[in-house]
Amino acid sequence: MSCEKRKPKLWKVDEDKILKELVKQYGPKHWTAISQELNIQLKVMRTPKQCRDRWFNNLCEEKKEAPFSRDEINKILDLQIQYGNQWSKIAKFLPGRTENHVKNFMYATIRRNVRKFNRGKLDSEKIVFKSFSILSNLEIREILTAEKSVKNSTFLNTFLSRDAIEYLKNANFRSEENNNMLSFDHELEYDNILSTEISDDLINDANYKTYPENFDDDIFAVASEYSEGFPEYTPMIDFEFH
DNA sequence: AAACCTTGCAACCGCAGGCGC
DNA sequence: AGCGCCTGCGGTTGCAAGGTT
Repeated sequence: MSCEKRKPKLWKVDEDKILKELVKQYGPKHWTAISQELNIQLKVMRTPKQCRDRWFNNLCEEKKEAPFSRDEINKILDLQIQYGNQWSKIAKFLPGRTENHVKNFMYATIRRNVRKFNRGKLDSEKIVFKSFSILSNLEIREILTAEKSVKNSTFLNTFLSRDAIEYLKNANFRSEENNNMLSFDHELEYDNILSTEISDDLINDANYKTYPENFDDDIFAVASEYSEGFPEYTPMIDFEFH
């Protein structure tokens, strides 16, 4: 097995140009033919997969350059509840945004907020992100999807309620069981969570705060309502969108 | 000013399902 | 039926730019 690090090879302007022409010619389906033709014309080595990714992630429609608006974020969160991690499905509701944009946005947002929130906290107080299932808890969801403008100091004074900590342990335990781990730069410590013994009672605890199944209302309105049940938790809705 | 850290984004990878032979 | 190829999709990684210390 090769230990060589993968190196992303950025697409050049002429590669994009030819790719566009070839997609026009063959349609956005026959990637083997497209890749062969592209490689012959430009003497490059692009696999069918690379061509497809390039097309669907960057070229297939006019890209929206503006940052995600509040409306878009709300929509993504709402659709994430409905469809789970089916980013391509979610992206269809957001004109100018591709599956890759939406996916990157969600992972980046969560990574940012996990780091911010965990800074200066004890291991037992930290959020360990292993799967999107933890977003079913409204308190955790609100923290992990906070906008960039939420200040570090806000996170410093925000702690998970007992309920949320237990929910997190349970969700991560199940995620571990499902072998569905996610990692962020190998920098997160899971040991303290994994070493915690979780009883069946805890797993079956119906008190975990989860989203209603058919969630249609404004997510932040519901967030406020739910947060009343968390006396130890300071609601942190402090978004600024530009 | 320099080193280090964070972030956004493009590209890559692995897997699963569809389809033809 | 089963094998191999192709496509689609979700998750992960590397890089570069900007920010922070």
